[in-house]
Amino acid sequence: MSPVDSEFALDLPPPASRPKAGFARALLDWYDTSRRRLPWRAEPGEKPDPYRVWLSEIMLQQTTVATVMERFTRFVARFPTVTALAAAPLESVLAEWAGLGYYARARNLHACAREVAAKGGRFPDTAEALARLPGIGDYTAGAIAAIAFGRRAAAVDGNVERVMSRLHRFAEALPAARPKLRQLVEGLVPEDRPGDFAQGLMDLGSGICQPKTPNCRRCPVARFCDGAAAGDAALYPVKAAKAERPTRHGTAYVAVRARDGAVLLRRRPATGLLGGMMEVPGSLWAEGAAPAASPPCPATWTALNAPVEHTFTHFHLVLTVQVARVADFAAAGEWHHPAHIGDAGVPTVFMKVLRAAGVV
DNA sequence: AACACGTGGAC
DNA sequence: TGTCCAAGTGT
Repeated sequence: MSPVDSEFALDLPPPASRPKAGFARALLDWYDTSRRRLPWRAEPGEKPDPYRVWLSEIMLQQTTVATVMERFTRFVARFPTVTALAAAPLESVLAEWAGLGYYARARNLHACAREVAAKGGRFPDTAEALARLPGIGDYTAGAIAAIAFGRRAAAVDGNVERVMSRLHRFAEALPAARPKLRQLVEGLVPEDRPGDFAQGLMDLGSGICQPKTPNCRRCPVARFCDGAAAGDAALYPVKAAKAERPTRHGTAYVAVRARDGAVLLRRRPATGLLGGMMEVPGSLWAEGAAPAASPPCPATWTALNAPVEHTFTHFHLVLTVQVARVADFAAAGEWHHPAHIGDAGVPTVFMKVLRAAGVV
């Protein structure tokens, strides 16, 4: 079923699909003049560095180019090679990743580096072998194989799904349509310059074929595009309805050591939400009333007037913040001085708590 | 297949 | 202001 059936209620025949031969050539020609220069990209004629390609692809998963630009260079400076990354403690990698979100990416990144280092420090050069490594799924495997190793592999991300949906006026909703869209891409990947094709498709999706405002007049492949021909490219891709986000409640305890202003933090369990990251101690988070919790030590605890709110992918969180100045005590955790909390690996939700408490 | 898993920016 | 969105993966 087309999402725009109502517009065809006059029994107009569906617009004919436009031939796609020449799509790759046109995209590559456009890429040659319009490619973005990005820190992890090789310049024309340069040999791509598989480590940088891999790292950038992991960092870019569900994350904007603007955000990664700020972080990529710093990360590479701290961990210059896959061997160096493998040799580093997981905690230091998580600390460098703090604020980027989806922390399983950092745990898998580290595990992947250790596998690669254990096998000689070279990445496998096929999509099939890459996809067996932790944190590398179908998209990333294709992207690395094509970009770093020149393999004829499809790299199908959200950009590419959007471009393909519009190119074919593909009516089936995402994510169910994903396998079929991938097949359509695989039919277009050229033998020559598959890596530039992959990056060109992403640049096109990012700069021209944008989610809300496709700019078909400027598009180098508009002549192949069914959506552009019909003038309804913006209606694609069709997406399935999302589940609504529940609200959870909890309490966080900011214990400030009177002697020096240090704050008590502790490390979260290694897996699950914010796995392995540092946290402000507190209750569990649940829907309805905040679960009962006991403060990390007896003290005069004062609740902040306003709760801290934070929205995760699948729930909204309302956190009551309790603050107290406390004497030194033996606690299950670590004292961190405010000046160094930025290096400790504290995710954003807890940075918000510390800011609200006036600690940082 | 459906859900868990972060964050910041755009509109 | 709330919603959507960004180079997805793992279970």
